[in-house]
Amino acid sequence: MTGTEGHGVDTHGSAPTLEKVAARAGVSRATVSRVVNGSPKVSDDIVARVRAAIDEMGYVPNRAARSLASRQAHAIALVIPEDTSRFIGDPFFAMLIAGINERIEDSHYVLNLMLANDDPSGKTVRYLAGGSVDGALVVSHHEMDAFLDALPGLMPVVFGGRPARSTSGGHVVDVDNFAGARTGTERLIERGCKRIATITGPLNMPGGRDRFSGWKAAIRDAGLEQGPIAEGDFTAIGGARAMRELLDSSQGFDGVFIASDLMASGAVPVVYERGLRIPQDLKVVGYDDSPAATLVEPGLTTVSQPSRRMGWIMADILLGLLAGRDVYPNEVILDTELVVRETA
Amino acid sequence: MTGTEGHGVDTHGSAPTLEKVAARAGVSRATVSRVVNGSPKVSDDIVARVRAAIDEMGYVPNRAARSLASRQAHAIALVIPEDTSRFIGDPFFAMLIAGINERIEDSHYVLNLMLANDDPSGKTVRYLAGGSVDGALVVSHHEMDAFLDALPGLMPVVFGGRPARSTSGGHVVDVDNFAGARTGTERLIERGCKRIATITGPLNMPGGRDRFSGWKAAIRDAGLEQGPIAEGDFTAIGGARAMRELLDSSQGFDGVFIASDLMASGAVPVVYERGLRIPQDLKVVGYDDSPAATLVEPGLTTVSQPSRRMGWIMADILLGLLAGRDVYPNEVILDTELVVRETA
DNA sequence: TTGTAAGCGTTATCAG
DNA sequence: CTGATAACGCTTACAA
Repeated sequence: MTGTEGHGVDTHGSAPTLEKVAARAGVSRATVSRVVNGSPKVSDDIVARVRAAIDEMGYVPNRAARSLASRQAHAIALVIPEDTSRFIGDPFFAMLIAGINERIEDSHYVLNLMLANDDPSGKTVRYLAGGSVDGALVVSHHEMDAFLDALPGLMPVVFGGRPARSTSGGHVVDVDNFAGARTGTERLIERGCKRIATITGPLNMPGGRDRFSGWKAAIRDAGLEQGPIAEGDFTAIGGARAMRELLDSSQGFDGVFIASDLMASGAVPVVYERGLRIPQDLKVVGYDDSPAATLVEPGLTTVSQPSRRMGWIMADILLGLLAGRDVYPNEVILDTELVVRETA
Repeated sequence: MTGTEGHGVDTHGSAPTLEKVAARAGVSRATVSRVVNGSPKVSDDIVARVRAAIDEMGYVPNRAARSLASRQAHAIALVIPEDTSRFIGDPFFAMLIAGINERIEDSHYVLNLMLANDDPSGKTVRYLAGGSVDGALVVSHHEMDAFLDALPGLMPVVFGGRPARSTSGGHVVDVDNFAGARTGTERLIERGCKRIATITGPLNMPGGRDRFSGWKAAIRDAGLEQGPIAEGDFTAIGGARAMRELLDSSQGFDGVFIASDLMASGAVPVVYERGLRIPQDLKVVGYDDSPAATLVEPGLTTVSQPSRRMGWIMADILLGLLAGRDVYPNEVILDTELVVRETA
């Protein structure tokens, strides 16, 4: 029954066009176009007639033709300059995409996904420059790659996470890592911890550094002394190693702020190994509110980054820009939120 | 130097067109088009001249115009009919996307991402039907939604995971859930387990059912008796609940096959709660080889699904179809692989 | 091998 | 409020 056609190129029996709908409704092509685009100056009865024709014929506007004529692609690109393994391992991206999708869903824009580890051929930029998209969302945890420097000159761009390179145009949406870390550490203080250690992220990353500073600030402001410090690498294994380091340091501590849940998920079992109880003997606060936070037993108190909302806002800014509105400040900093579970 | 224009709609100084390149190279528009599209019947010197002009002017073909004329969108859609929370929680999607991206990267197609929880307005289908994409990749863990039934009639479609509804056309790439579950269970048997329990996935999902069958088959083939059975829901919480059920069932068991790592990550802590040791008292095998598998302590022995490769192959099939080739069988079944860690 | 010219389906600018 | 009529930038027979 099926299978012999091989609809490689052409559509089934050619979809209805504006022209045909116009003929059916007994009006001009232009009028149908107006109706389709919701122009206010069309008489009600004609609108009704055209609508009817459209429904009956199952008319769908042709994107390509529309783009060509209007010089708008009605598409935006999501550029993620990360290698795929990173993209896979970090739930941040999925949340971000979900947020972006939520905002874009009920616009008439579509999302082009471009995972571009590096750009040897310049394909990505060339594509973007080809007018196939009206704007771009660029996200990455680490430094923005050079090949994207030209982008803000070509079209509206919104960066997710402050780019390490000079922004040179484009809006930025970022999370307040400093404040988040401070809040997390303050939770430990409120719960009565007197000596608080930390497992930091890599200190050569903006996020890692800012969280470390937040920890220090909270401790200073509370008039406490810093507990032991170990540098981690945002991985579970690294977290375990760092926790061993901390426990071996012979400096006692009753609370620890760990700069990522993934690291915490590696660190917590180490604590048990040593026969300590959480939260009775040691209170723990993580960072990210990643799925790992609920996998840890007991549930990890952590600092939630609004990754999803970040995506939503990035899309909202870009869509606004494309509509000619520019209501957001050039740099939007999102607040984090403390998620209290059982470890602190 | 920059910043004052506000490129709301129009491009900078209008990008060069075929026409202009033609003028510059002293040939006709058609010839430039041929060169751009790599037609073999253009003399070498003209090719060179045109190429030079293209480079000098930085010409990039306009997608919309090209699509309009050639009736090909050079885009494919990735349709994920899941609600966003699911999309976020399940690393499967990220892996799949990575695989798809790898295949598509060096084609000249772009990927349109469509997360479509449900389709009340029919927006998704209407979009797809509008000729904006040449083909579609459809993935979901659960039953394909009705609103996608029409798709294979409109364009080439490749499903990821056997759709629960009638396939009615379209290729399918799936993982051998049955064999995977059997292999995982066999591992428990080899390790000396005599009475093996299972936490199943939802039994109204093909994947859940097939894994359950695989477990049963392995046990039957080994001449053992089935241990207790609890139905889970592919979530960590559900896994914990199911494990309690199992442990409360007063039926002893020394091994358990858990149909997803996420469930296992919830179930394992429950085992410790009851004072049992893994793997000494109870051996555990999970399924998915998701990141959760390495977060669990000790490392979870599990069955790896080639999600990434699945994405790659899906894209490869679709691209082939679009190029007029149809070399894959209608249904491609991928093998799973046992990943041995510490729990069994 | 190269050029000419007719679309592709919309939008947008004019008149009416 | 409605209708002609140009574009939009490219592909593709058909000629030359």
